[in-house]
Amino acid sequence: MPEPTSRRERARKATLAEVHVAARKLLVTKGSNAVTINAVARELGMSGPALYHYFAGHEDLVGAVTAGFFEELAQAMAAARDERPGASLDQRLLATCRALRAWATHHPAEFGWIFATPIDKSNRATGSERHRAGQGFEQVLQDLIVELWETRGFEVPDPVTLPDSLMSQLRSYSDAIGGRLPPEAAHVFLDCWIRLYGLLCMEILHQLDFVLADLEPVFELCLRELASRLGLEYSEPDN
Amino acid sequence: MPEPTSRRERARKATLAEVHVAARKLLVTKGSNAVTINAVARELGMSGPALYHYFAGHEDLVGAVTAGFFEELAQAMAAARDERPGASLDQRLLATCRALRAWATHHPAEFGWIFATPIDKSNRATGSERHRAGQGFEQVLQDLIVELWETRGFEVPDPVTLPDSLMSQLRSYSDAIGGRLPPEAAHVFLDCWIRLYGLLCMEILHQLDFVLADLEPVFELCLRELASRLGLEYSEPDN
DNA sequence: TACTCTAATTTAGAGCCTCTAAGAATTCTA
DNA sequence: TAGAATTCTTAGAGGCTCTAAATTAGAGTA
Repeated sequence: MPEPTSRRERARKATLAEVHVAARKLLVTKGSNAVTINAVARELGMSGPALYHYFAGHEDLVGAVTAGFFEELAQAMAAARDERPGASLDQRLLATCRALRAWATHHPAEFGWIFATPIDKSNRATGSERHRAGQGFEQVLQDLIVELWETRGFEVPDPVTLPDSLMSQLRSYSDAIGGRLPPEAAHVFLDCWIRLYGLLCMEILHQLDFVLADLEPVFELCLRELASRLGLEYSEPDN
Repeated sequence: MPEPTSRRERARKATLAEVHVAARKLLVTKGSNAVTINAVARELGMSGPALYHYFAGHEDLVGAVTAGFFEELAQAMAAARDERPGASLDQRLLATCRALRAWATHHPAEFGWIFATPIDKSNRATGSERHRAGQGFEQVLQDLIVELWETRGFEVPDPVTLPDSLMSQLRSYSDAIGGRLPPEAAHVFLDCWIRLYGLLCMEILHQLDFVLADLEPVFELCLRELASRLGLEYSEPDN
C-alpha cells in the first residue's frame, strides 16, 4: 500500500495534530480548565461543534490529548535509555528514571494532567486510546526491569511471605505480561514504580511546597535506594 | 463572652454547614465537576448568586470544602491514635496510618479532592483556610514522629551525606516547626510521608488498576517497612 | 417607636461552556 | 457524473461563573 492516505485522511490527520498542539498550549498557558472544546476549536479557527466530528465529546478529547502526552513521555524516556550506546543496564535504568523526572519538571502541567487526574471510566477502559498509550509508557520501565531480571536477577521477597490476596493479584499481572516477571519480581517492580510515582506527584502537585521546594536531591536519594534494592550500581547524573 | 452569636451569625453558620454537606453530596454522587456554585445553591434552595455572600467565588468555596475534609481526616486519625488508652507509641503510630488509609478508601472522592488536585495559588497561600487545615492534618503525624524522636529517637542519615540544597531546605523546615525535629530527622519524616502519600494517591486515582485492584496488602507491607525504618515494632491491624 | 444601616437574597444579564440538530459545502466512490 | 459520506457552519437549549441593581429582613439607635 503505497498511499494509504486519501486527501481527506491527510487533512484529518493534520487537524488532529493541530488539536494536540492547541490543547497543550491552552493547558500550559491557562491551566487544565481552559482545555475546552470551544477554546481548542477557536484556536484552530474553527467553530465549536466542528470538533465533534473528531471527538465524541470533551472527555474523548481529553483522553486523546493524554495519550499524546504519554507517548511523548515514553519516547523521552526511551531516548534517554538509548542515549549512551555503550552504557550498562544500570546506567540506562537510572537515565530512564531521570528522564521521567526531567520530563515531569519541564512539563509539570502535562505530567499533572496525565498522572494526577482521576481517570474517568471511559478513559480507564481497556480499549481506550489513553489506556493503550499508558501501557506503552509502562512498557519502557517494564522492559528494563525484565532485562535486569533475565540477565542478573535481583533480590525478591520469598513469595510465601507475601499475603495471599496480593500474590493472586500479582500472578494475574505476571500472566498478563507473558510471565516475563514472576509475581514476586513484579512486586518489586511495582514497589519501585509506586515510589517514583509518589515522589513525582507530590512535587508536581505542590503538595510538599510547605517544606521542600526542590525535590531533585530527594529524587536522587530515592534512586539510590531503588538502585540498592535492585542490585544496581548507582552513579551520579552526568550533566 | 456568653453569647458571641447574634441571630444573624447563627444563621450564617448554619448556611455554611449546609454548604459543606451539599458540596460533599455533589462531589460523592456526581464527581468533582458537579460541585459548582450554582448546584450547591440549588441544593440549599437558594438561587445562585446568593452564595457570593459566603464565598468570594468558586475557588474559595472549593478551598473551604477542602479544609473541611482535612479537618475530618485529621480528626479520624487523631481518634484512631487515641483509641486504645494503653497502647504503645508504636501501636498508635500504626493505627494512625491505618486510619489515614481507611478514610481514604471509605471516602475516595474526598481524598482525591484533597490530595490529588493541583492546588491553585490562592489556596496555596499561607493564610488560606485550606492551608491552615492542611497543617492541622500534618500535625497529627508530626506530633507522633516528634514524640518518637524525643522518647526513643530513630535512625537518621548522617547530615553530611545529605546534599547541601536538601539540607538547607530541611533546616528551614526544622526551624518552621520550632526545631522539634532536627533536619535529618525531618528528612526521615518526609520520606515516610511521601511513601504513604504516593501509595494512597495511586490507589485512589486508580493509577494502578491495570495490575492491582486491592492495595491493602501493599499498604501493610509499606507499614512494615516504615516501622522497621523508624525502629517500631510492627503489629497486625487488630480488627 | 420610627429610622437608618447592613446583611441576605433575588432577578437580569454578559459571556463562557457542552452538546444536538439541521443545513451547506466539499470530497470520495461507484 | 450522481449519490454518499465527510466536514463544517449556524442556531439553540441548558448550565456555569460572576457582576449589578433592586428588594427584603434583621440590628442598632435616637
